[in-house]
Amino acid sequence: MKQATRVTRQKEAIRRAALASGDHPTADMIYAAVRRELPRISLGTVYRNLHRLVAEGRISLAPVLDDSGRSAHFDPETSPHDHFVCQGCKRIYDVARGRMRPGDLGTLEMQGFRVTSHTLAVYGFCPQCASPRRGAS
Amino acid sequence: MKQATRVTRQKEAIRRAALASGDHPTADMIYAAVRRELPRISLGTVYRNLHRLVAEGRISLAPVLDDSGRSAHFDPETSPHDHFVCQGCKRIYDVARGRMRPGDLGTLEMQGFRVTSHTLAVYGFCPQCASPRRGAS
DNA sequence: TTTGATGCAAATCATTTGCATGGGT
DNA sequence: ACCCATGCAAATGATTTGCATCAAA
Repeated sequence: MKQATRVTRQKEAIRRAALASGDHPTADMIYAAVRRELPRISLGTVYRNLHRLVAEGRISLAPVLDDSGRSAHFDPETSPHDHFVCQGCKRIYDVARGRMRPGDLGTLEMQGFRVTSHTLAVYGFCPQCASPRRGAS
Repeated sequence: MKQATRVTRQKEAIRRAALASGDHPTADMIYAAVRRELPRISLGTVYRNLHRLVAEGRISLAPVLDDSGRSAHFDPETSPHDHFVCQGCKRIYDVARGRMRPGDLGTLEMQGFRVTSHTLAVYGFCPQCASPRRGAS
């Protein structure tokens, strides 16, 4: 986690747009939003800054697959939490960690959410990769 | 869930390749494998059949993001289960449902897996989309 | 015979990158 | 001033699609 990354007008506008979206915007949603403030900004700059912001831990990448799985969704919330993906409106909801867990999704259903499936993805190092050398990360 | 989809040499070969991989192959891993049996098969045919097989419930799409999140991973296992993604070798392990759950990933760690993070994604319909009309699909 | 499936190539879409110039520090 | 960041456009990579032909049913 190094720094040396500069504070530019466009990076801050991108961060602000992600925050303001109150949602889980894709790169071109951010592009469209920031464009209203900085009409000359390029998509490349949006992508580059989105990656820098993630690297700096100022935003995160939502670990969810949208309907097509084609575009990445960014998430202004950086603390650990889970997600509910609506198959109707495609909206992605943040769900406080612990508010639900596999095998006990009742809390959500009690709130009017209809759950059709869920999946847990765990990240880390498998036995073979964990022992020889601690992953650099 | 309609049918009317034909049984072709290439679709069956693709299904067999997904099964034989014993892993979570991407479209072009399947393409490479099937090519040994059907040298003239095209990538387009591989993609079309992979989608048909998923629609028919004969294989599934692994709901995990690989390192780059660029390509889709298919999974020959169609029953509900979770995943462990190794950040070292990038391998994706199937994990029996219930074998682990958020907040209690001890079972995996006891087996030598080192867990760095996890995420739960729940799919369904949000209150607004659930009430007006029961989602079609 | 009928009509969905195939091979091929061109088309899309999302994302990345090379390069000359601009702007933080 | 130094050098990273930007805008622009071309390049990639994955996946999709139009179309004439082929092969299941």
